[in-house]
Amino acid sequence: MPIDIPDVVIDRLPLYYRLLARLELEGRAVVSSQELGAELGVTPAQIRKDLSYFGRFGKQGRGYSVARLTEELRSILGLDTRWQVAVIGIGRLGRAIASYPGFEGQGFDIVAMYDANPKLVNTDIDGRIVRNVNQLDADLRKQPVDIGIVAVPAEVAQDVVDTLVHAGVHAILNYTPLRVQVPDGVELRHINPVLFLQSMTYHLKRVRADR
Amino acid sequence: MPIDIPDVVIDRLPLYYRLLARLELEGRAVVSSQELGAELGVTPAQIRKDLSYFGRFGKQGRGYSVARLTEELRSILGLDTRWQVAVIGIGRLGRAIASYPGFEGQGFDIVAMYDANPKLVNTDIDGRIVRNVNQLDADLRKQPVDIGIVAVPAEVAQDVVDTLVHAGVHAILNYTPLRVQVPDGVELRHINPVLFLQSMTYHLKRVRADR
DNA sequence: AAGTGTGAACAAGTTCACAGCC
DNA sequence: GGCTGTGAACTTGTTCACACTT
Repeated sequence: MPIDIPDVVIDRLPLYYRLLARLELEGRAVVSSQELGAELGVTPAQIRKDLSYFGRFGKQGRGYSVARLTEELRSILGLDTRWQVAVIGIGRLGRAIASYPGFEGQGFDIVAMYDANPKLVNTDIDGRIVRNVNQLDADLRKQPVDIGIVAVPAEVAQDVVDTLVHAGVHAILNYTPLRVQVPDGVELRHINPVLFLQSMTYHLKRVRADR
Repeated sequence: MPIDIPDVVIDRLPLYYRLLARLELEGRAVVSSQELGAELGVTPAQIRKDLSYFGRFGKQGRGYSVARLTEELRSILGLDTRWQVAVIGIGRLGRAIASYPGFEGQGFDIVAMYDANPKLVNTDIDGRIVRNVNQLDADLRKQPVDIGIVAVPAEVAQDVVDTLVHAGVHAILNYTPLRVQVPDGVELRHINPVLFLQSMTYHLKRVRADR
């Protein structure tokens, strides 16, 4: 079934899923692509086409069963199982990440935390003990994780990523401003607020000029 | 000059800028699109075409002057001035954002911080006093900011965004998991790690299936 | 010889529009 | 009558390839 689906499509599915999960909670039984699109700022055709890559989930003249479609997306995205996450780098940012309630609620379990600072190692953060990052490789081989979240200083980011990849981690969320490299087959996402700010200032400059 | 440049192009410029700034620090005089592309994982043609929207900055047979191109990009992106930023919501995440050193270093000054929690209001965080969010509108009219960073609970995110927009803020960086709405002419970026995780699990599921 | 700048060719992604079904 | 699913038309974005400059 997963033949050749564009990445842009995959990236939109979590958006659809989140809205549907909300509608399900609100008790909605049926929803049209029209309505989903209006809520998300996407065209109805786009939603129908995206979903059609995975099957025929709708009923003509009616729309989509909210319960059914939510369930399908959960399964497609793999959100019907829990995923093990390690956070590496427990500075201010890493701590904010580690205690962000949105992860556990969505099936992502932070099962391990690592730092290089001896003052932090073995301390307790939200009920978990911080491990020494030099144990990372050995730990992962005993107790693998699915996803690594990297929030270390930029200088060591590539090293940490290499260790993760080498130990078999296939998905990395990088909060570092460094553009790290991973081999094919490893999923990588960058979160860098500065890049967002810098593209917004481009537009701000023109807004200003208009006055 | 700013006629009709695709947004994807604008979004890549900060990436180019960051690499060039680094090369400049390292003392490099000249660089080719070839080399930039290799470093960034982008085709050389892409880089040349992107830059060509803004002018002819290179020299045939030589490449680009690092100093010149850095300077041009700084000017195009508006990074030759400082930008005033307000952070709204000083929970764990907001605090991590407010004290993230990467902002000030890139010309973004966090000039104001807001929260609704009376226990936090008037306390000092990194040398700045947290203001009551109910003062936000009045404050902005006296002392405008260019960019608002929103890290409040999802329930009040749209309200805060509306206040910002209403008070003339044209760029908003939203850390909230809610997809807020803004009128045309306001730049909006979302940072939502959960959406990234959820698209990565799609791929992880197939990796697993391969074994 | 090396490398830019760019129209033209190509690829990817989006929207249209309508047949088909509920 | 209303709404899905989907080829076809279109739009947007990327890469090619080469004339031109240093």
